[in-house]
Amino acid sequence: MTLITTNTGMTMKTRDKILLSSLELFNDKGERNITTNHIAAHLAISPGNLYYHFRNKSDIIYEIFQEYEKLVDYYLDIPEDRPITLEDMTFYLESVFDGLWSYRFFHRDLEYLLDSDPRLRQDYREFTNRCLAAINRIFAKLADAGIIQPQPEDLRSAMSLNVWLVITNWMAFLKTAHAAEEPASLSLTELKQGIYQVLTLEVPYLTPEYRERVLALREKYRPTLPEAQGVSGVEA
Amino acid sequence: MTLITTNTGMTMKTRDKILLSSLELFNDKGERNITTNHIAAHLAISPGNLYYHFRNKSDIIYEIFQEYEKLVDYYLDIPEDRPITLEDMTFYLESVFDGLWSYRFFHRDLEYLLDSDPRLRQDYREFTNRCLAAINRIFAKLADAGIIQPQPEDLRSAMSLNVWLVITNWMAFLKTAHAAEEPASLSLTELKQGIYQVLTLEVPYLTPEYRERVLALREKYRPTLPEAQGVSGVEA
DNA sequence: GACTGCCTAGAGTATATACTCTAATAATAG
DNA sequence: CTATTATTAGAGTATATACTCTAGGCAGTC
Repeated sequence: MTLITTNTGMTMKTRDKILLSSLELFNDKGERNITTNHIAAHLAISPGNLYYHFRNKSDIIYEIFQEYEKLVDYYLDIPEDRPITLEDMTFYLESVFDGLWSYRFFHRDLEYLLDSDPRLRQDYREFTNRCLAAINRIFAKLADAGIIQPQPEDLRSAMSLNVWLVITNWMAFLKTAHAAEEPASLSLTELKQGIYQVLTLEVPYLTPEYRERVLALREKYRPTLPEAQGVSGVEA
Repeated sequence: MTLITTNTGMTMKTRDKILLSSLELFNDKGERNITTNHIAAHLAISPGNLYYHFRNKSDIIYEIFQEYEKLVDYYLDIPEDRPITLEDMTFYLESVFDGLWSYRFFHRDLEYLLDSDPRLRQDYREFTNRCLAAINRIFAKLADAGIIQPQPEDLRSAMSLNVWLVITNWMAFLKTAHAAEEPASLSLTELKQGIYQVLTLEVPYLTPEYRERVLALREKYRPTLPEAQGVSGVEA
């Protein structure tokens, strides 16, 4: 068994190296552009070796998805026993966008991936529902905490869905809004402007007591330069 | 020159047949799953014939995009000389979602398409900016008409961007929210629930005079059954 | 009827993709 | 040490994909 040493001093099995490299390559070049042969070549292992560990490409993707799922589920574990704070909300937003970044290839080719793997389709559906439920619960607890005004259930559900749509589509928007290929330019700063967009959804519902604090928080994520955005300086 | 007869009694050149069939196949099966050979076979013409009319697959896609662009630009032509009405807004929303439906393959593989064709990337970027500007202008005129409360420019921009994100991601959400492959199940009704989501964004900004009318309009697009949605009946 | 310009068929091709198969090498258990 | 199991290399393959090339048909024109 070949082991490599990571920067943490831990050793890693070939199987894990495949998962790690696949994720890295998928994120960088897009799942569509990365074949199993590419992955093997990148790791300097043989195709046969790769196929010893995974039956096919779908299985690799499925396992990466399960990691992603686990990560998000872990972060979106809303406490039942105590009220929610602004710091909690910030943490949720930051975590979700970090996860989105780490597994950004996934949403890019989502429809194709779901079409090719029924397991994934089923799991992703349930994953979406859990996320929507979590967002819903966060809204409910934000209202309990007096941060936003309480809203009827159906409005809250529709709002949650909008939050989900903004979050999952933000990365794609950034990528398509860029003029050329500047991989490094998709920075953390730009990513976090997604938080600005999400908080924009909350603005009209803020209570007078918290309004200024949330607006100040939102301000921290405001797009700084008009260059990359393409929204601000737009002409008819 | 081979001509076919359409249901309008008009004749169509091979070139146009290729564009039409490509769009149909892309929408049905996804661009990724449709090769130039598939398109030729579907039309019962030879690959050589197809390549006589188009240099490559990218050129076909690029021309389809230009049709899409033209259509949306046509519908999003905001009148300068008169105030906007609720009927106008409904028309804009219906038109945009109809366009989204007719060219739905496009947003599905957007990132890959833009990566493969610099022309398309550039044009799409400008298209996005025009759409965002149009949404922005609609909001401004809705405020002028006393339908929504006026908002500062930066909030309006952020709201416009959120509207854009919801609109462009709605179809993808529907597709991924479905359990199995039921092509016919993606009905007009479900599509138009996207309008419900967009109007949800406007709800908190409605003026008292128009509030009830817009809420009633929104109600017409509300998801009727909880089955396909996956949002309503969600449990923690 | 011959010439010309558009259009079409259909065989063919270079490359890529996902994956298989066999044999050999390490690791581990007894 | 030996038997077994786990891992790996690397050549190979069936199929697909995007596209090319040559030959020819068909319509109009003189």
